[in-house]
This record gives sequence, C-alpha cells and structure tokens, in this order.
Amino acid sequence: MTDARAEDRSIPFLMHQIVGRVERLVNKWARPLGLKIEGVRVLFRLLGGERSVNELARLTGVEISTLSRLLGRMSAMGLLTRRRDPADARSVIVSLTDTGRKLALEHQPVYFRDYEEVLLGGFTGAEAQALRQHLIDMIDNLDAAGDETKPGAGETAARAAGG
Amino acid sequence: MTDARAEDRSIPFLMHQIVGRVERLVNKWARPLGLKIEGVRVLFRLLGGERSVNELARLTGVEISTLSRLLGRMSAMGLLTRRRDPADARSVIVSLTDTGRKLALEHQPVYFRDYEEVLLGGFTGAEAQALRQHLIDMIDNLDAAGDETKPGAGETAARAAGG
DNA sequence: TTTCAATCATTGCATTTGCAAATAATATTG
DNA sequence: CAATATTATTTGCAAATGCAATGATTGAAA
Repeated sequence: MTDARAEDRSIPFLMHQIVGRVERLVNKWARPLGLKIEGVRVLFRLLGGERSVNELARLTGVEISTLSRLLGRMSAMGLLTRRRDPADARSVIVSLTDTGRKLALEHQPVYFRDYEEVLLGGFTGAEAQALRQHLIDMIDNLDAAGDETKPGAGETAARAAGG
Repeated sequence: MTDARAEDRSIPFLMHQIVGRVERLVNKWARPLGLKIEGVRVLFRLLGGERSVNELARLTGVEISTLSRLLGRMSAMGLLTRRRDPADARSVIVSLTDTGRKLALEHQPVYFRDYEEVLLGGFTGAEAQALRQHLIDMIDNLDAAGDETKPGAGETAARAAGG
C-alpha cells in the first residue's frame, strides 16, 4: 500500500485527487435527479437569484459552451428558463422555475456545505480558515501566471503573491 | 469584480477552480505535443519506471476505462508500449518508448513541479507543508466518507479524522 | 451616421468521457 | 482437480466535452 506512492504528494496532483473524488461522490448522489455535479452547481447557484450565462460560467467554473448546452438540458427538464435580457439583448438571463427551486430546496442539506464538512473533518477552525485563504491565494497565483500562457521555469512564481 | 462573489469560498468550489485552471494551463501547453493533462501525467509518471494499467490509474487519478483508451492513443503515437505481465497474465505492463522518454525528458522542466511553484508563489515552506498535509487529510476524509455512498446530513464528517 | 472592434451566447465537429458489461486470468476453497 | 470468487483490462454505447467559428448586439471612433 505504501509502495505505489512516491511523487504522489505534489499539490496539483493532490488537489486533482480531491476534486475527482468529490465529483464522483456528488455525481453518484445527483444521478437520481438527472444531474451531474455541474448541473448541481448551476441549480444551487441560481437559488441566489437570476444570472446571465456569463456570470453563471464564472460562478460555477463551467466552460461556457458546455454550460450553454447544460442549460438547454436543464431547461428541457423544466428546472430553469432562459430569456433575453431587456437591457442588453446579447445577454440571456437564466432563472429557476418553481420546479427547479423546489428541487434545489429539497436537496439543499446535502449540498456542498456538507461535502465541505466531510473534507474538513478533524480540522480546527483556524486550520480551515488558513486552508481557505491558501486556496484563494493559489487562485490569484494562477490568474497571474495565466497571463503568460506558459508558466516558464518558475521565475514568475513568487512575484504573484509577493506584491 | 468583487460583485459576483458571494458563496464562492467553499472549499470544494475553490479547489475546483484551482484544478480547472491548472488543467487549462497544462492543456494549452501540452496541445502542441498532442497531449492533454492526463496524457502528460501518464508520460511523466512512466519516467519513474514501468507500471501496470491499474497502478497507473491509481497514480494518475485517471478513470481506468479512460486510461485504457488513452494508453491506446499514446501507444499509437509511439510514446509507449503495452505488454502482458509474464508473472500475471491479467496485468498489462506499460512502458515508455525511446520516443516517449525523449519527449518526457525534453519537457520535464515545465512539468507539474513548476505548476506547483506557481501555485505556491508567496507561500512559506511551513505554509506549503501544512497545506500539503491538509490535502492529504482531506483525501483520507473523502475515502472514509466514500464508503457510505452518501454524505448524509453531516453527522459523519468529524468521525473520519477524529478517530 | 457609418464603420470597426468588443462582448454574449450558441452551435459544428471530432474527440473523449464514464458507466456497466464483457473478457480473461488467477486465487481460493472443498 | 472442479467450482467459485476475485482481480485486471478492455470495449459498447449513449452522452458530454472543448475549441473554434458563427450570429447577433452593443460600444467607440471618426
């Protein structure tokens, strides 16, 4: 068991493992609802109010073309509606139907918060908070690095958070 | 910019964001090589020596059926070979070809270590180490929770690491 | 107003995905 | 040895993915 390790502890790989596991757990749970994790994210995000497709993409982290089609499916399922934004006819406003809202509210207790509780089992509040901040910092680092299209040999790393 | 936030700070979501960004960065870089991130993982993992498909799946976090097909493609690209394990004819041993090894070695400098450096930009060594350990703990938590098929209302969270 | 650039969303297309079933070989048990 | 359970890998199939290109609308500049 401790044999196949070695090199398994890089941060990106560990995070990949965690995200993959969470996805599999959520997918398993959401399958009876006819949804996968992305659909679940969309559903619960919309509980907070109407959003444009663009906002939804940013808020859920789903690729926008993927999202567009996902919205089509969820719309066909009767979970949400799409209508043109009167103020800007390029945008499409997505909102939950009563059915969608009902579904979301019914299953709210097993949403991400609970997965977060699983993830953070055994963590102190301070540890959890430090972790959360570190994750946010890493996102900033990535956004800074993303501008360069290529990470380079590592020279640009420290600058991102160092200021 | 600080407008569309709200609820963006759950641990699973933040990690999803990070993993997605890393994937996009690596995919962009790896595309000229005819690979995506999973292929890159396989390639560099094999640099450490031959592996069975099963081991490779565990080590790279790639779904096994996906991996099987990916190996077929990479084999067709001349990057690796598959042969039956003489000691256990159920297993298939995957190893790099000279071409594959050459490719891996050429591009080693921009592999995950560098992305890790990007991610950890501005982190102290202690912070990085704490983060790494937290990630490992979270994987353990997930594995413990995975046995139950469903996360429940949150009652099982603390038990996982608390013992 | 006309023209050109930027933004938002959708779709074409080939590729890839994941689950579940199938296939094959080995371990275990009696 | 025979029968059964377990492990390793591959494939059938329907569905989903992402990039790039398109259509439609708005904003800016002259």
